[in-house]
Amino acid sequence: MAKRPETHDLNAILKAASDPTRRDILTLLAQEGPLKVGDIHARFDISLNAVSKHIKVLERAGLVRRRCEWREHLIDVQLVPLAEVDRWFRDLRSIWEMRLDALDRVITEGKRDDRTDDAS
Amino acid sequence: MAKRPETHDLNAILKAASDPTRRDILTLLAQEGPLKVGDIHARFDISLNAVSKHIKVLERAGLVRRRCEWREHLIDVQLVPLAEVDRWFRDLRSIWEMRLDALDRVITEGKRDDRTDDAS
DNA sequence: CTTTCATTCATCCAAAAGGTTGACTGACGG
DNA sequence: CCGTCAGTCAACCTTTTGGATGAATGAAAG
Repeated sequence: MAKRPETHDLNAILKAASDPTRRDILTLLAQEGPLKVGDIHARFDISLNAVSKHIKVLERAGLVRRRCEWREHLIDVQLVPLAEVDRWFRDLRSIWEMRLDALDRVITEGKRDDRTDDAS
Repeated sequence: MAKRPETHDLNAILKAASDPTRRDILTLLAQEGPLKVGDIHARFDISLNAVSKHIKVLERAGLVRRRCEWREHLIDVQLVPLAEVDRWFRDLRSIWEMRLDALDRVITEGKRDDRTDDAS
């Protein structure tokens, strides 16, 4: 009954995006295209294993895709799931606006009531 | 030399937003308007202190604002900093598109070079 | 066969994060 | 004067997280 099976978990996405190193990895991939794990490692001051783990986190969040050609793993950025974040933002704002609208309506009706009261 | 002094740290914003309880607090505030810390606490199954800490995190990220009227602290959601997240997303996508454009240009020039070579 | 290579797996460690409980603050109503 | 009340501060505990390091994998090259 899930809306879209491929929809990635907002929580995983935000958690993945909340680490600066991982954001840097995404940026690197965006500007250089698919890279091997080792190539990514070459750009950072952390161990290869740390990079590997970050990539796994990004992968679980759907922000990155892996194409294995035996021992070479090509990692590619995948921006689609970030739309989920955008959606959350939009939903929040819409909830906020709905409240303001309701408030506005109450005020307006209040004024009409006042007028009605005056007329009666 | 910061671009905008009021610009909140993207890292703080994403870290704050990456916790589900905090997102719930933001949603609650969006739909109910400014609330006291205790009122927020009443809606969750965690201690008042835990709520207090979450609010502090949100506050540091600029996602919430506090108006103290002596011992009653009114907490209000502040959506503006979320635009920073949006901006990050947009920047990332633009970097990605720039790479594709460059790639496209290379291919086109490659074809022109081929033709030139054939002509010479 | 043995070495090489790119990567993951398995541990381990320190620091951060989320939570709890208890003490503190300080105007206000008795 | 004294307790109440909303909220923070301080200490502590446990789980998660980011990182390091070393072993394992297993085709391919020699």
